[in-house]
Amino acid sequence: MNNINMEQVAKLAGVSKITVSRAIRSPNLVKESTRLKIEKIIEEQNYVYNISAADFSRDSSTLVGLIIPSVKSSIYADYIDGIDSVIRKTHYSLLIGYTNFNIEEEAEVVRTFLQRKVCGLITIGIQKNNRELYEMAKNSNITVVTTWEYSPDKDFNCVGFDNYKAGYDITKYLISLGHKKIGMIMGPYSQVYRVQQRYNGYIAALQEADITPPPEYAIEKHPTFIEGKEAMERLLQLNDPPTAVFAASDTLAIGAITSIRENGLKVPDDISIAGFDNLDIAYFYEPSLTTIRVPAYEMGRIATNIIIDSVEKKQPPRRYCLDTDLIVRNSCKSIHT
Amino acid sequence: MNNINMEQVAKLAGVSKITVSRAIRSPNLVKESTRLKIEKIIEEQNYVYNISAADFSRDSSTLVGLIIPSVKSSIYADYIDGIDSVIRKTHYSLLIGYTNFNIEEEAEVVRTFLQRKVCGLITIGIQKNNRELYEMAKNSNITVVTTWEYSPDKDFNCVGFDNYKAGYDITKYLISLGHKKIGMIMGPYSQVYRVQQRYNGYIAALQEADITPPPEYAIEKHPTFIEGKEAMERLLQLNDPPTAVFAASDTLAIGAITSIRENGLKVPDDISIAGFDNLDIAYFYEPSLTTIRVPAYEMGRIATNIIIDSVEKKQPPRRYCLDTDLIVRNSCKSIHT
DNA sequence: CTAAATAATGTTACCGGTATCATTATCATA
DNA sequence: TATGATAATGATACCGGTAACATTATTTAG
Repeated sequence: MNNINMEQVAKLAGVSKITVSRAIRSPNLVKESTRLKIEKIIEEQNYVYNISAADFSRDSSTLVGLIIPSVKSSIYADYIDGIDSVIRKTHYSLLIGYTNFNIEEEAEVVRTFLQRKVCGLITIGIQKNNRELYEMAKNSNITVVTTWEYSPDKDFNCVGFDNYKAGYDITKYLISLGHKKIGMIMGPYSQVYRVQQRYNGYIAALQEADITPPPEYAIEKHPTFIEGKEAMERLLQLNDPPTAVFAASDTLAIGAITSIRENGLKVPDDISIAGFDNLDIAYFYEPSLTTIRVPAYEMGRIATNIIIDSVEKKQPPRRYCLDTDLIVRNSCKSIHT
Repeated sequence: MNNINMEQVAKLAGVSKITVSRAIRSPNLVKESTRLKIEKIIEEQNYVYNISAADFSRDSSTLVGLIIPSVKSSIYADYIDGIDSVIRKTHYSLLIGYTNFNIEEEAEVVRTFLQRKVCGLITIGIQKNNRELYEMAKNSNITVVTTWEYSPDKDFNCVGFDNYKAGYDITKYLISLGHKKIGMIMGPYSQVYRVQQRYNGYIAALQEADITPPPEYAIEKHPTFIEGKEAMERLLQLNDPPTAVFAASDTLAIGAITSIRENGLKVPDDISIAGFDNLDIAYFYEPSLTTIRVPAYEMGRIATNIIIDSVEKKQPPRRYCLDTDLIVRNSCKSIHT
C-alpha cells in the first residue's frame, strides 16, 4: 500500500519534483493550472506527503516540544489548549514530554527532543538547575520559550506573569479580611523561581502589615489534591494553626479543604483557604475557591506563536508579562469582629 | 554548533559508520572495546544522534500518536500517564493530537500523523464515522489500538472495558437505593459506541426493575463541568424530575451537583448523583462521588505496549477487556422509607 | 518592439542515517 | 590442526524530500 512518492507524482503530472514540492508547500509560487494538475494526481494516486523526509532534508523538524512536570494535574489543561489552538492551524505538531518534577527525566526529555530536531521548545520555568539544558537547545538553534514566569533571564523568550504580585495580591486580600495568622502551601521546589516569587509576595504583604509568620506556616508540596491534604493536616496539628492559608495551586487548596472538613471544621467559617490558577473546578467546588486567575491559555498561545515566528525568521528574544486577577469567591471569609 | 555526524564519529573512532550505528542501537552486536572507543568519541565530540534521519531512512518513525477528544478535561490524565509510563522507558516519543470532538479535526490529525509516519496510533473509540480513518492507518502498516471500549471490531487491537456492565452496575446500585426516577447525563455523541453501551446498561437495569424512563430523562452533553450543570438545570425544570441521576463522567456529575446546590437543593439528600471515571477529584469533592472506577492507567500502559511489541514484529490483533469497579461514596443516598 | 523585470519551472547535489549482503576475525570442536 | 560456526565489521545503495542556483516563460515599461 501507500508507496507513491513525490518523484512519481511529478512524472505523472509532467513536471519536476521540486514543482510538486512547491505546489504543496508554497502554492502561490506555482501557476494555477500546474497546481491543479498536480493536485489531481495527488488525489488520484493517494499520495501521502512524507513529513519525515521533509524534516530530515531541512535538518529541522516541524515538531514543537513541550515539557511539563506532570500529566496528572489539570493545572496545564488551559495552557495546552492554548498551545494546541495555534498548532492545529499550522503544519506543526506537538510533542509532549513529562518530567515528573525530576531533573534527570527533564534532561532525558530535552535530549530526545534535540535528537528529534524539534524546531522549538516550550518549558515551564528555567532556573539554575536546568538552565544548562535549555542553553544547549538554544545553541542548537532551537527557539526556547519559558512560560509561567516573567523570568529575569533575558536570553530566552519568555511569556509569563508576575508571580510576586500574584502572591502579594492574594495575601493582601487575606489580610484585608482581618487574618493575621496566614500560612502558605506551595510547590515543592524551593529553587523554582516562580514559586519563590509567590512566596516572596506572600512574605512582603505580611511584612507590610507587620506580620512575621513562623517558619512552620510554609509547607512545600507537589501540587496535587492528596499532598494539599497532607500539608493542611500538618498545619492543623500546630499549636497555633493559621486562620487562613494561601495554597499556591487550586489542587492544593482543594486538598487542604478536604483535610479541614475531615477534621470537623468548615471553610470558610473556621479557616479561609485561597487557591491559585483558577482551574475550572475552582468555580464548581463547594465552597467555590477564591483564587488567582492566571493567563494560562494566553501563555500557551503566545509561546507557540513565538516559536513559529522564529522558525520563519530569526528574531531577538521576546518577553511578555501578562496580567493576573484576584477572583473572589466563597472560600475566604472576613474575621473582623 | 552541533554539527558532527555519524560518519565523522566513525572516522575518529577508526571504524565504519555502520558500526557506530550498531554501537548506538544494538550495543551487543559490537565488541566492547570498539563500543567504548565509539562512546568516548561521542562524548568528546558532543555528537547528537539524529533520530529524524534514522526515522526517515527506516521509513517509519519512533513516534506514537495519541488522539484524544479534548485537553480541557482531566478525564484522560491517568490514561496519558499510563501511556507515558511506557514511552519514557523507551526511545519512542508521544505525539498528541486533539480532535475537539470533531470528526474533521480528527481526520486532519490522523492525516498529519500518517505523514509523520507514526509507528502506532492510539485512539479512544472507533466507530462508523471514523473507522475509515483508522482503516487507512492500518493499511499504511501502522498499528492501531482502540481504547476505552471493548470494541466488537475484531480487526483492531483493543484495550477496553465493559461499558455496558459499568452502566448497568451503577444504575442497579441506584435502584437498590430505592430510586425509580433515574436520569442519565451522557457524552454528546449518540453514535459513539462506548456511550451507547453505558446507556444500554442503564436502560437494561431499569427494565429489569420494570422501569421505563421518559425520554427527557436522558441528556447528551460534552463531558465538562459547565455542560453537566446545564444538563441538570434541564432535568430540574421537568415536571417530574428524577430523584437520582447517573452522570457518565465525574465532570458532568460535579456540574450537576453545582446546579442542584444553586437551586437550593442538596446532594444526596434531595437528589442522588452518580459519576463515572473515578477522577482524583471524585474523592476530594464534597460530597465525594459515588462512581465507576475505570482502568485508565492500565489501558494506556497496555495500548502502548501493544504498539511497541508490534513494531518489533507483526502480531495479530490483541484484545483486552479490563475490569471496572463500583465505588460507593457519599453522593447517593437510599430513599427507602 | 525590445529590454529588463518577474514569474514559473528545472538541475544537481545533498541531508544522515539504515538495510542488505559480503567479508574478515575469532572461537569451538573433532 | 583443520574446519565449520559465530562474532565483528565493512561496502554500497538507497530512503524522499529540500536548497541553491540556473534556466526558460511571461509580463511590464520605456
